[in-house]
Amino acid sequence: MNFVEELKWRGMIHDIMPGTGEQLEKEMTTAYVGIDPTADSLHIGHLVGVMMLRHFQNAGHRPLALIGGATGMIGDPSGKSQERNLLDEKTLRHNQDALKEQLARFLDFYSDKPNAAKLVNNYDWMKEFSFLEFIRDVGKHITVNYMMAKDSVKKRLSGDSRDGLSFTEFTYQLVQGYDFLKLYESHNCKLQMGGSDQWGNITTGTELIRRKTAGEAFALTCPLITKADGGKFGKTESGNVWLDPERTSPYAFYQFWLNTSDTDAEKYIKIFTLLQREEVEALVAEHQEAPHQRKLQKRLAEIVTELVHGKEALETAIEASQILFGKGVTNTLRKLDEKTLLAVFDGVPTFNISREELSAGIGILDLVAEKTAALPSKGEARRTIKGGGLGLNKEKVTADDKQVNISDLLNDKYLLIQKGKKNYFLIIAE
RNA sequence: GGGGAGAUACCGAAGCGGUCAAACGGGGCAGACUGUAAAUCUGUUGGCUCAGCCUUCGUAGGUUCGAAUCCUGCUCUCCCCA
Repeated sequence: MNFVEELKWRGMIHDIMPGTGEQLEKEMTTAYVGIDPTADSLHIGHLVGVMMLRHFQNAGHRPLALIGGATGMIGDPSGKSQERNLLDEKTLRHNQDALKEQLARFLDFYSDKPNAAKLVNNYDWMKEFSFLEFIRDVGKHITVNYMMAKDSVKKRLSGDSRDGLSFTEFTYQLVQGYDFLKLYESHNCKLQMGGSDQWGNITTGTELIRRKTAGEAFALTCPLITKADGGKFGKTESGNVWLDPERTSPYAFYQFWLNTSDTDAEKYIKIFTLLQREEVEALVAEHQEAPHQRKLQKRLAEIVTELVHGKEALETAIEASQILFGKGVTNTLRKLDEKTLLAVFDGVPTFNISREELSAGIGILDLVAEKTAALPSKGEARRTIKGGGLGLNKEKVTADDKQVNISDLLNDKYLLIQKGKKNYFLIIAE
C-alpha cells in the first residue's frame, strides 16, 4: 500500500493536490510539517502531523519537521490565535531540542538511511532576512489579490469580524510560503502537509515555488481531529494533554486515550497507531460485539502510551488504573510497596501533614478540608460524606466524625483520599 | 440634558416588611445504574464549634421590635426622548 492509500483508509486526507500521488511514486520525496515551538513539549494535537510524517517515512520518503521559530512569532490569522509572544533565542533553542527528542520517538533522525528525518527551524533563515529583501525577493511574486482570496484572510475582512486583520497577520501566508520555497531549494522538499486549516497557507507556498522557480510542489492536508460530542480534541479539564511526562503523567496520558468515546476510538486508532487495516477491522468488530469491554480504547491507549512513554511507564499506568478503578482493592493497596505506590499516584495532588498531628488523631473533616485542599470546606466535606462520596484508602467513609491516625497510614507514610470516582489526593505524613 | 426600568447566590430568574440562606431552571459536585461511557433517576450546591449560630440579596446610611423587601445618597447597567 502506498502512502496516499495508507492515509486515505486511515481517514487522514482532507485535501490533496492533484499529482501528489504520482510524485511520490516517481521518486523518494521530501515533505515537511510545521510545528510551533511555543512550549518545550508537544501535545497530542501535534501528533496528527507527526503521524503523517511517520507514515511518510515508513513509505520510504524523507520527513522534515519544521520548527516555526519565526512564524510562531507572528500568529496565523486562520487560527483564533491572539498576539503571539516573542520567544527569545535561548528559549527557542531549548524548545527546539526538547521537541526533537520527542519527535525522535516517532521518526528516525539518526540512522544513515537516505530518508532519515531532519529538523529545521525557519528562524535560522528568517532572522537575517531584511524586510527590504523579503518584499523584493518574495513579495513581488504573489499578488495581494491572490492573498486576499484565501479563506483565512476573507473571514477576517468580512464585515462582522470583530477586529481587523493586521498587516503582520496578512503577511503570514507569505512567510510560511517562503519556508516552503526555501526548503524546496535547499532540501528538494516538494510536499507540505498539515491540518486542513493550513491548506491556504500551503498553496501559497506551492504557488510561490511555481512562480519563482517554475518548479512543482504539492500539498496534502488532514481533517481537523474532532470529538463526537463536539468538544475540542486533546483537552481535558486540566488542560492540554502533553507528551512530556512532567506536564502530563503517563497515567493521565493513558487515561485520556482510555476515556475516548466509542465512535472516536474507532477514528483515533486509525490515526494514532500504526496498526494494519485488518487488525483495526478485527478490533472494531470485536468491540461492536462487546462494547463494554472497550477493547478499542484499551488497545489505543496501550499503543500510544507505549510509543510515547515506553513499556515500563505503560505498565505502571495500567496497574494504577486497575488499582484506582478496580473493585475491592483495599488489600491490594495495603500490600503495595512504596515505590509502586508513588508511581501509581504520580501526578495526583499531594499534601503534607506532620506525623505528630496525625499520631494525636485527627478528624476526617479537618484532615480533608483544613489540612488539605481536597475539599473546600468542612460543610462540603460533611455533605460529600453524607452522600457517600468520600473514600479513605479506597474505603468509603461513612461517619463525619471519623478519626484518622497513624494506623491508617499506607506504608506507614501515606493516606489516600478519594472524592467521587475519579479524584484522588495523596497525603504524606512526615 | 430630560424621562423610565433595573442591580438577588456560579449563571438565568422569582421574592416586594417577619414563616428567606432566599422558590424555580441551568450549570457544578456526589450517589444509583453502567463500560472509569451516554441516557436516566436521586441527593446536594454560603460558612461554622451544624437539631444551633454567623455572614450574605450593587454600595453607604436611615426608618422599624424586625428589611432582599420601605426611605435617602452614591456607583453601575439597560430603554425611551432630545
